[in-house]
Amino acid sequence: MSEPRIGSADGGERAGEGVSGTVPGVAPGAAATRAARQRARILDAAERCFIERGFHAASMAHIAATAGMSAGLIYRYFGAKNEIVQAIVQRHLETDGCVAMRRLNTREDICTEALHMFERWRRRDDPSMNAALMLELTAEAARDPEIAQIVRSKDQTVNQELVQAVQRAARADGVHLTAAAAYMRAVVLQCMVEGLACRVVRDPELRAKSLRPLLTKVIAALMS
Amino acid sequence: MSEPRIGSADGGERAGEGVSGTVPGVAPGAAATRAARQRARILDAAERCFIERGFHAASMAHIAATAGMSAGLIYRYFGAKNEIVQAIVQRHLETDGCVAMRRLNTREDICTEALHMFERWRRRDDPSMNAALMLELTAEAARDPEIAQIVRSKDQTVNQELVQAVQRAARADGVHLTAAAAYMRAVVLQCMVEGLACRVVRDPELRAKSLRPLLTKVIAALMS
DNA sequence: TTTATTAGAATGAACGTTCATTCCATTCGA
DNA sequence: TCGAATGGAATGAACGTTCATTCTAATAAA
Repeated sequence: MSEPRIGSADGGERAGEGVSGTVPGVAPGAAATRAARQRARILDAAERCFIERGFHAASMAHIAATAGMSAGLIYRYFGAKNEIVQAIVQRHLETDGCVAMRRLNTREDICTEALHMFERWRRRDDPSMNAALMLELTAEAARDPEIAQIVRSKDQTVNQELVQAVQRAARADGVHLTAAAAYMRAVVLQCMVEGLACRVVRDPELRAKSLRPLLTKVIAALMS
Repeated sequence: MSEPRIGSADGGERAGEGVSGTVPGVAPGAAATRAARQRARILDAAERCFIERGFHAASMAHIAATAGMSAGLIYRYFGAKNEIVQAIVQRHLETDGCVAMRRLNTREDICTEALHMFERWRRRDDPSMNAALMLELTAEAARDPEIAQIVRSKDQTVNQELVQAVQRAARADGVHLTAAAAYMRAVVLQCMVEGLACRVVRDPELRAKSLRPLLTKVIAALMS
């Protein structure tokens, strides 16, 4: 559709300071910085609304009110609601996924990190780790090809990082894993962590503490 | 605004089935049977629409068109769209959950059944086993208390049946499990199966065949 | 047999509301 | 001053829901 499309999206925020040697009207980067901040403000509001009501039930009016701006203004920074959904999916997978996988070196690390994610989902106080959003985003990927592509691309990245973590953990146990073996183990780990996101919603009483002994055992078996 | 509200709108369906012994016109139960069939027809259509678009994006007009009836007629059988969503959630958990758990007697049974569910989700040809619907229903449970209650109630039933299956499987291995131990193992199994539903969407290339060796090993560890 | 009566099933055109989106007058910073 | 940034009203489409009406088929009356 129509593309007024100001500076945005160029990628670099370029947190500018006003050198502005030869200025054609605007301090270089200043407008882009402002735009980036506005986009972030909109995305923060959208994330809260999507968590509260879901992608389709959350309206632009809700998002605008939450962001403390008018609905019309949002369209200066995003072409359509759809783009906001995609941006949220992208951003959520960014923070939700590869938290600290590079620091996972033993199977205890992996187990602890999984349970840490579980607790963050359970507490419900961190918008970047929200189980409902994660589940709906996945459901949406089954219906919307564009969302599917975003999800699958990120899923592969996560898997690759997890493969390395698995190999490090196996090495720490004195076990050697082929790439293929590490790959399937990473898949099963992804599967279990995603299962935890479901569990957190279906049984909010469940605690990481009760999960830990069995999870430790299962992950140990996975590495052997 | 104004509410003319003349005679009509008698309020009740009062679907046949005479208080009076000699009902004029209708065979006893015939109307009730018809109503039940109509409700089923609507639910089948709604299920397809919800799978295709999600709870909120699917409109009453879509559902009516899919069911081959007018939108108005749906309101003869359901008070509101919300009721249809709840009925679908209920029905889906009914068929999706306790498939054949009473027949699970060994850990191979459990593993095979989990992978069987995975394959049914993956094939996407059975509306009663649809991963997107299962995920969105869970996401919705995090937002809507009525859905949450339906989900949690069913979740406990499933857990109880699974506890017994776990105990049978452990006994087959010559291991005795306390109720508490079996309970946590059932929880972890639920978690893994739910993880498979996510996986099926995020990585449609994945096959049960590749999963089986590791899953077997993990479940064995779980039972020991 | 024919006709009139009846009641539930079903329709489709509205209802008022809310939706995503557009447009424009105004404000603000330079 | 000028152009970008902004709020808010306006738009038409689509939403869930309701309602007067029509259809269908069986009963009751003739």
